[in-house]
Amino acid sequence: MIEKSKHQGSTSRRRQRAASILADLNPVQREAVEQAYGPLLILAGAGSGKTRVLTYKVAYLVRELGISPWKILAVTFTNKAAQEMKQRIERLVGKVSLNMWLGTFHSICARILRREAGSAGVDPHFVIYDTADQLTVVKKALEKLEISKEQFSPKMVLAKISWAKNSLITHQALARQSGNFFEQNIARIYGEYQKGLRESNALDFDDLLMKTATLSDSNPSVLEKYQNRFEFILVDEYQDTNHAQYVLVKQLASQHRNLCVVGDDDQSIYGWRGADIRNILDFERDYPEAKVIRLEQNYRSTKRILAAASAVVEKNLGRKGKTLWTEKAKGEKLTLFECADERNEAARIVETILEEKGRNGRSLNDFVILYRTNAQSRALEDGLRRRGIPYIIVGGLRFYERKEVKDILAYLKLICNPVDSVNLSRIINIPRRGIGGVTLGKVEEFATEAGISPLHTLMQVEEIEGLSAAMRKRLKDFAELIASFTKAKGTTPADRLATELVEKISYIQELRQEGTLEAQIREDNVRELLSGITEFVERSPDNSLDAFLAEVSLLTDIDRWDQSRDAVTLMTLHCAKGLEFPVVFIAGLEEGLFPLSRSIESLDELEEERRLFYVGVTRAKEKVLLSFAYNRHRYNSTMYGVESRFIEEIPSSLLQRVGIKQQWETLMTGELPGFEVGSWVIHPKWGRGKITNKTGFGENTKLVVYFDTVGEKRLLVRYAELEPG
DNA sequence: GACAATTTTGTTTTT
DNA sequence: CAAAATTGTC
Repeated sequence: MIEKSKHQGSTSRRRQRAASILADLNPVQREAVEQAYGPLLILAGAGSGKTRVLTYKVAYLVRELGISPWKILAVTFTNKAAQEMKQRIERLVGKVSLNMWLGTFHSICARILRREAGSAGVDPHFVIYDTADQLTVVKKALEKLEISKEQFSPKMVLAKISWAKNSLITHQALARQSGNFFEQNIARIYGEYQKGLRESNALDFDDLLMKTATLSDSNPSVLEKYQNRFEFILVDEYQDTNHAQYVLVKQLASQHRNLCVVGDDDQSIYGWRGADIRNILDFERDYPEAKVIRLEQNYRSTKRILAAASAVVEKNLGRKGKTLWTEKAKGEKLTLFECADERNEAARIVETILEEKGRNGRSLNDFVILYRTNAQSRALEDGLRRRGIPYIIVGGLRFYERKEVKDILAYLKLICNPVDSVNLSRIINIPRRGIGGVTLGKVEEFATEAGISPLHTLMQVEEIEGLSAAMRKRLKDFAELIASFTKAKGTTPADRLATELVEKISYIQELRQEGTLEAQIREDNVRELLSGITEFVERSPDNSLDAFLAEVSLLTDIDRWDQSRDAVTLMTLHCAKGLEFPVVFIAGLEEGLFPLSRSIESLDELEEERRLFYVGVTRAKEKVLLSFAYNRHRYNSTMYGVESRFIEEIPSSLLQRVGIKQQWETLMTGELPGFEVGSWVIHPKWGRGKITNKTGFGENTKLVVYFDTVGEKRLLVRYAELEPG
C-alpha cells in the first residue's frame, strides 16, 4: 500500500514536471521533443537551442513515455558536451539517467569493444594510440618493409590509412582494389601497421569506429544485442559524422528505427577528417519516413551578427537552406581591424579587450580569440602577456601530448599492457638508465625472433647476446620496476599507483634539478596529471588504473577547459564549435590563411572554410571583431596579406572598418600602460631595468632606463622590444 | 651511450 | 624561425 501511494505520488509529480518541461520550449522545439518515434532529422541552426532539445527529449522519453534510460543511447561530439548533457539530464530526471549510454562515438565504441572483446578479436585491455604513437608504428612498418620514408612520408601514409579505415576498407581490401604501385605499397604498409598495433595490443582512433562498425560482419548476434537494447538513439552534430559512424548508427537503429539526429549542414567543418556532409543532406533518402524539423529561432546573437553570418554562408551552393531569425536587439555593427602586422593585430585586440572591460564592465572570460591555425596563437599570447592579461589556450600543444604527461602515461600504459612496445621504447631510458638505441634494437630483435614482447624479453635478458653484464642488470631492473607495479595495480587505486611511480622514478626530482622555467611548467603539468587521476578515482566507481587509462586516451583539451576562470580564451575555430561568448574576435582574415591557401582551389574545401567562418561568427552573443594584417611573418619570410573574401561577403552596412591609420594615431598619442617612471621593464639583451625618465606619447615614447648590466640607456619604445616586468 | 653541433624540415583543423 | 632529425665527438 505504502509503495503504491508512493508510486502514484511520484507519477503525478512527474506529470507536473513534464508539463513544466514542455513549457520551457518554443512550439517547434516542443514538436521536436514530442516526436519520439520514427526517424527524425532536426536541422538546428546555430544558437537555436539544440542541446536543450536533446536533453529535454531524453527527459521526455524517460518521464513522459516511461522509457528506461537503459534503452537510450545518445552520442555527442566531445566529452565535454556529453558531460554537460549528462548533468542537465540528471537534473531533469534524477539519478536513473546514469543508466543511459551517453558519450562520444569514440568512447561509446571503446566501451562496446571492451565488453565484446572476444567477438571483436581484441584484448579488453587494449590501449589507444594517439597520432604520435601512430607515427612511430608507421615508421617501424616502413623500416621493416624497407620502404623509404622520403617517398612515403609517415604523415601521408597515416592519412591514407585513416581515410581507408573511415571508409571501412581493410588493408586486404585496399590491396585488392588498388591498381598502381603507389597504392599497393600503401596497402602493404597499412597491413604491417595493423600488425604492429596488434602486437602492442593497441587500437588507433579509427580502429575504434571501424572495429565496432564491422563487428556485425562476423558476429551478427552481438549487433542484435545492442540493436534490441537501444530503442532510442540520439546523435548530435550529425553533419560531422564520417562513413564508419554513419554505418554504425544505421546498424544500431535498424531494429527500432527511433533515430533522432541533430545537426546543421552549415556547420559541417570536419570534411578533412572524413566527415561526409551527405550523411545529413541525404538523411531523408536513407529514411524516407523521416520527419524533418527546422529550428530557426536563434537565442544567442544579435540581429546584425546573425545577418552577417547568414549572408556569408548563403554563398555556399551545397546546403539545405534555412533562415535564422532572432528576437534579440539589432546590436552593434561588426568591427573590422585593418592591421599592419600580427603584432599590431594582437595589440589592437588586447586594446579592445581592456577597453571593453573598463567601459562595459566585462570580465575576461567574456572574450574569445579565434584563429584558423594554432601557430597564430603565438603573437596573440605575446600581446596579452605584454599587458599582463591572463589567458587560456585550448588546443595547440595539447596537455595530453606534452612530453612529461606522455612519459608518465606511457609508464602507466605499459604497466597495464606489458606488450606495448611503442610506450616501452618511449620510457625505457627515461629517466636516463644508460639504455640507448643500440641496446633497445638488440632487445627488439630478440623479441621479434622469439615471438614475445620486448618487456617479456627483458625478463630473460641472459639469453640476449652481445650485452655487457652491467647492461643486463639495467634492463632487468627496469623490467622488475614495471612488473612490481603491474602486480600492485590490482589492489591499489590509480592515483596512489601513479604517485608512487612518479616518486619511484624521481621524475619531479629530475625536473627540479634542471631548474629552468620550462622544467617548472613541466612539474606543474605532472602534478596536474596526478590530481586529474585523483579526481577520477574520487568520481568513478571503478578506481583502477585500467579504468582511468580507458577514459584518458579519449579526452581532449576542450574537455579540461574551465570556462569560469577569469581569463581570455584562445582557440582555433574548430575548437569553438558548440560554444558561445559575448565577444568574439576572429583574427587573421587573409586570403591564404582564412580561407587557407590549400582550400582555395577546391570548391568543396572553400565552402568548408566558409562554414568555418560561419561557425566562428555565430559563437558571438553581442560583439564580433574581425581583423587582418597586411604583413604576416610566416616562418622565415613575410607574407603580404590581402583581406579575406569572407569580409567582402558581409554586407558593408553591417561592418564597421577601423583603418590602419586611425589605429596608429591612437597608438601614437595614447599612454602605454606599464611604461611609467619607476616601473620595471625587460630588455631582450640587457635584462631587467628601471625606468628613470619618460617623454613623448604612444609609440614615440622615449624612455631612460637604468640596467644593472649596462647602466643607463635611452630607448625609443617603438624600436626597443621592451616588456613590462 | 651521452651530448653537442649541424642539417633538415615543415604549418590546417582533431576524436 | 623553430623544432626535429641526423651526424659528430668524447
